[in-house]
Amino acid sequence: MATQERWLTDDEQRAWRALIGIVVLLPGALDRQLERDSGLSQIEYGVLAMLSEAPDQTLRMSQLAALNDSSLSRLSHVANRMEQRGLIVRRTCPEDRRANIASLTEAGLAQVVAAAPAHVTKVRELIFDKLTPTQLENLTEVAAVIRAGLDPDKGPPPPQVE
Amino acid sequence: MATQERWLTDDEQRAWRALIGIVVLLPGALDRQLERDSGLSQIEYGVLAMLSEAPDQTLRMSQLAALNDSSLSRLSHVANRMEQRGLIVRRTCPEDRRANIASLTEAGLAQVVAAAPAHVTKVRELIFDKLTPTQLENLTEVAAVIRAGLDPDKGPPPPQVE
DNA sequence: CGGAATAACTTGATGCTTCAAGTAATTGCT
DNA sequence: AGCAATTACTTGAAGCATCAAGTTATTCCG
Repeated sequence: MATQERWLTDDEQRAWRALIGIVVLLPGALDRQLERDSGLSQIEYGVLAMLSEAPDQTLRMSQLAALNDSSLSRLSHVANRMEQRGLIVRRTCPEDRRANIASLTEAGLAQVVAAAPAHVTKVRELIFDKLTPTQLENLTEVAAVIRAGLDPDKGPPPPQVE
Repeated sequence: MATQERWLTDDEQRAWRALIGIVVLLPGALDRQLERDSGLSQIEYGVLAMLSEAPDQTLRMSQLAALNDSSLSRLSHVANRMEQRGLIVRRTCPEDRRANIASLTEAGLAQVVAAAPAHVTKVRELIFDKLTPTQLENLTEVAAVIRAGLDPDKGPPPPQVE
C-alpha cells in the first residue's frame, strides 16, 4: 500500500500473493487445455461431468448450478449454448413445473468421456504431481476451511457465541 | 466421471473440489466488495496498489501486467478505462519508445488510499481470520508450490534431470 | 379458497476478457 | 549499414459473465 500501516504480515503477504496468483491463473490454464483438446469451457465440462455422475444422467438446473458454484443465470445461458450444440436436453420437471431438468445426450456423454482423461492429466500435472503427501493433506484441510467461508453469501460470519 | 477408473483419490477429490470452489468464488467475492465500497474492480485495485508502491508511482505497462498476472492486452484495456476516469496517466517511455509508462494521478492515489482498508478487512475476513498459525504456514507453502507451476506458460515441465 | 409471497428459472443488456491482428521501436546478424 | 526478428504495446471483434427485470408455478396462511 501507499500508506503506513502494514496491513498484512509478511507471511500473509506471501500467502496472499500466491493464492491470488492461483485464483487468477488456474482457470485460464484449465480453460485453455479443455478448449484446445475438447472444445469445452471449464463450466461446460463441469456440467457434463456432474450430469454424467447423476442418477439417470439428469439434474435440475438449480442443482447443476450449485454443483458448479454457478449462478442460475449463468447456468441458464450455458445450458442454452450446450443445448444448441446437442450436448444436453432440457424439459420441465413433472413434479414441479417451475423447475427444469437437464439430461445428457449421447453426444454429451461421448464428449465427457473423451475429454476426461486429458483434463485429469492436466489437473494432476498442475496440482497433485507437485505435492508431497503431507502437502496434499495440508491443502485439503486449508482449502476446505477457506472454501467454507466463501459460501453464497454470508457477510461477516456472526461472531462465535460460545 | 461416468467411467470406471477413479481418476483422483478421495483425498485429491476433496482437495480439488475445495480448491475449485475457492478459485471460482473468491474473485467474485472480492470484486463485489471492491465494486460496492469503492467502484473498482479487482484488477483496477491491483493496478492502483502496485503503482502506489512503485518508485515515483510509475511503472511500465509490461511490469504492471506481470505484477497483476494479467495479459498485456487486458491491462491495456483496463488502463484505457482508468485513464478515462482520471486515475492514471500514460506516456511513452523516454528510454525505450516502444514502452509505455503509467503513473498514478492524485485522484488515483486518493482512490487506493480510500479503498484499501475495507479491502484488507475483507481479505482478512475471508482468509486469514479463518486460519490457525499452522494453517497459515501450510497455506503459504502449498500455495507457493502450486503457483510456481502455473507460470505463463510452460507445458509439462521438462523432466527433472539430476 | 384466494391473494401475496416465494421459488425456479429465462431473457436482454452491459461490460470485461480473450484472441488475433496490427503498429511502431529496437535488437541482432552479417 | 541494412534487413529480419523480436519486443512492447494497442485495437477491434467475439464470446462470456453478471445484473436487473420478467415469467410462470408453487406455497403459505388467514
